[in-house]
Amino acid sequence: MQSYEATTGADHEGSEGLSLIRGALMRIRIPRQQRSRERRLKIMEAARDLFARKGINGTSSNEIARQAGVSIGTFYSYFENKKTLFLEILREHLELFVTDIYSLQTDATISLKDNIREHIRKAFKVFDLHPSFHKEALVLKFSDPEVKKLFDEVEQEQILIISSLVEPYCHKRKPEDLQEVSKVIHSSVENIAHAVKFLDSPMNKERLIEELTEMLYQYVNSL
Amino acid sequence: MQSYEATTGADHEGSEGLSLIRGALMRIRIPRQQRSRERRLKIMEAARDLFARKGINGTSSNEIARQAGVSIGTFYSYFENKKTLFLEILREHLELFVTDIYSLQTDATISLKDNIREHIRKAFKVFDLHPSFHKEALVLKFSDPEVKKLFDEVEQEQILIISSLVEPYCHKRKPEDLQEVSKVIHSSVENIAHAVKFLDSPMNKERLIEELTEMLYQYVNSL
Amino acid sequence: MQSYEATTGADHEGSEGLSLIRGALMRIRIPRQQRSRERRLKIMEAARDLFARKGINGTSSNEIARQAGVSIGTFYSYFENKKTLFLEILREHLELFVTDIYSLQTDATISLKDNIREHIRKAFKVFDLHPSFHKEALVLKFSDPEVKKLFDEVEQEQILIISSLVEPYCHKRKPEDLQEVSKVIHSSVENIAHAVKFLDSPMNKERLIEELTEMLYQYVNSL
Amino acid sequence: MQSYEATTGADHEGSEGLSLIRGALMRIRIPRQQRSRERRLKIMEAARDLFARKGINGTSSNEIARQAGVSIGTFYSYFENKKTLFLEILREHLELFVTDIYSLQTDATISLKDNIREHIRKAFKVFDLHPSFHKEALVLKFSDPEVKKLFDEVEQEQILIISSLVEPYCHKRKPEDLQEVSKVIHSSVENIAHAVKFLDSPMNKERLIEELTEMLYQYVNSL
DNA sequence: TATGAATGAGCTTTCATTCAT
DNA sequence: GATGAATGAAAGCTCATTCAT
Repeated sequence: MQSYEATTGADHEGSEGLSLIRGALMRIRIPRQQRSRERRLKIMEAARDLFARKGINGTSSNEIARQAGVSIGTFYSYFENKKTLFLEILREHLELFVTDIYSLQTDATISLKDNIREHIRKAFKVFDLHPSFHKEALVLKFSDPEVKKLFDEVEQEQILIISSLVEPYCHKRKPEDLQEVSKVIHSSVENIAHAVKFLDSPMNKERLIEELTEMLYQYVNSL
Repeated sequence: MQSYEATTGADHEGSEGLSLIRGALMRIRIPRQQRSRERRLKIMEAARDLFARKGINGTSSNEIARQAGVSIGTFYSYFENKKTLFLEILREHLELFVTDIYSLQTDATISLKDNIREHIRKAFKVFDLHPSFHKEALVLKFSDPEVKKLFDEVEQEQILIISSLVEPYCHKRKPEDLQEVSKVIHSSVENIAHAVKFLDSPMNKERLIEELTEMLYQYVNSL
Repeated sequence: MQSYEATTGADHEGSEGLSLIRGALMRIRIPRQQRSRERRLKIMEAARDLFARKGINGTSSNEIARQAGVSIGTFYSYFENKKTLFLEILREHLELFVTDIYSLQTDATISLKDNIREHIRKAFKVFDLHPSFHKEALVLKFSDPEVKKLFDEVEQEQILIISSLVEPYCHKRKPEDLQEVSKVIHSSVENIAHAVKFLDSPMNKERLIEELTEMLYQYVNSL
Repeated sequence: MQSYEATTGADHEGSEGLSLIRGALMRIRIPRQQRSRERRLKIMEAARDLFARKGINGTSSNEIARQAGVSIGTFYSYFENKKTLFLEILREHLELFVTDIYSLQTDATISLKDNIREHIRKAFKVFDLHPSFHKEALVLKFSDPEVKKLFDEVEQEQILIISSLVEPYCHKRKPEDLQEVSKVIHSSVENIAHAVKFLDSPMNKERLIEELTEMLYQYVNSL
């Protein structure tokens, strides 16, 4: 795999199969020593920075190793390959993502609309963690099944949270619809967040948030 | 350009673009003959298929040429390079995209909600054109400025259409807010469309459309 | 032959052999019509310009044809290949070269030293004809046997002229030495001419000519 | 750089050179180990041979690697590119060139003419080092600015030596003329050396040396 | 005769990955 | 465990030349 193929996964060339996994378990060191852990983290940090700055395909394994101050051999003793490394970084990144949004709690002292607005602002904030890296990762959500899976898991958790937040307002709707209701809400927030954070659109960002708030408010009110 | 770098554009090397100016008009054949046109189209078709199936980086120029049944030399006499070819295909693809959605007209004989539902269905349909290719292209929207520009142009046109559709219902809102209102609507539809068309989520798709319809209906009603 | 190989001729890859010549006689048109002649000249002119500006390897056949306003097919019906074309241009160029220097005649009304100085100045002037092209050609004198042969023929003629000029002053030397005497003179003039015309050396050019004059004057006086 | 363009430098495209700055120190291996050094030398040797036999443009990187018994990857880990390699070889070659001629010392026990003859013979000998390679390099002196620069540096050193040799005989001439005097001498020797060593002219070589000696003798005597 | 579309061998260069030390 | 020299498949692209029209 010369370049991290941006692809759907339909019928691409080489899917390695299980042998790699078996081999991996034998080859890849699971660091227990202090120094090992540090090295691992150093590599991941270097990689995240480079991925963010130069893209995944634009960053070579050798470059990552050099930046991390280890040899390429060491790199490959800690990570099966570049993609595995990327997935690991992404996994960690997304965990923080969820951890953060998990804290979403309805504030009973303010109005529903204000609550929604605050939730949106909070949701937007997560993108500030490693925005460039997140954007790079997003690129692969559409192309790499494994990346998509990671994102989906996070999304599922986020949707669950949204469900629990929305449920109290759900009067007319059937409980089994909550899943789709939450998905629609999640989707709207996510896309506007991308627009605001990544896709430097010429829109007025505050106004966008206000309209999104309004739309969700009307929607939640109608449930 | 070894691989079509999927990257943010932060501080990557430097894509010239001047080559296009220097020799394109002289080197690149502009086909006027029947057979030439056919060949060009054949290459574009082959490329679109391969891009859709294997991704842009996963598809080599030689592969495209082979698939199209022409030599690599012929390939390069019709297209400056792989990226140019991709952009051309995308441009054409997105044109159909707009052409199609342009026909959106409010049907006075049915209710607002039914109208919205129909608009959504219609908007979703465009993704059936070359879904895999569209998805591949989407990947690059986040990483390539030129790709983003093409997408943005289309989006702007679509937002204009949405504006004109929504305007009659806009009573309390100021006219200058229409831009953001439409963006929020567009965003929601687009993201749910992706979920339905690309990201094989386990959701009930009909229910998603129904909820999206409901949300937009409530929103438009409140404008 | 992708690029005009700069080589000694020792044991390079492909020496085509005679078959090409036989084929050439059949394929290459010898233009007798007015229009044909014009086209030939047009191609040669375009080629000389491009060779001078961009080098031989830097100029493609297609470019020459385009510049000359003919099709590449026509190009190859007039010239066997790029190298043949180059040799033809060089031949013509060198002919003017000789024609010009042929007029060298000793002026009895001025001193020997002045005569020598004038001869040197005249010899230098020939390089002003198509200096850039000449320089390009010179490059190949060292690498291409055929080019070398053309240059050698011209040199032989020039040496003959020098011989006839020098002979009257040759008192102590044996007549059969005249060949080497003239070669040494020719050599000195040529090399200083290159230095003055092509190799923008930081030397004072008038002073160089003066010293060369002095050296040759002393030499001729001692013959 | 597809082919090492043999060209004047008038208004050619544009060789960056910055790549050397950007990543060379990081990408290019500086060999310290015994084995590394050997490999580097092996590549250089293979390259010099091939350049001499087939020219620079006639020799591909892959060919050099193959001949040196290393992979193409190894080749590119030791040398930025073909041109850099060539320049390195040339630099080394020219250093020997100067080192050798540096030893030129006037022998007080023999006559001036004998001294000159010996100097000439010695100067001629340097060309025996790697004559074919030297000739190839010479080709590029006229076309490549960097090559020219290397040659010019050597020439300047040689002219300095000639100056110091000639100075004691310089009675009538002004000291500031020494530069041009030496250049004229250097030029004559160099050009005759080329004629004798490279351009298999039909002249009697010993006689040529004798005449050159005579000319320089007369010249030096008149200074 | 003239055309110019078409060919494809061949070039330079990159980089993920291995493995002897 | 760590190293980094070595590998070589594979990519993008050029251009001299041919040949059907």
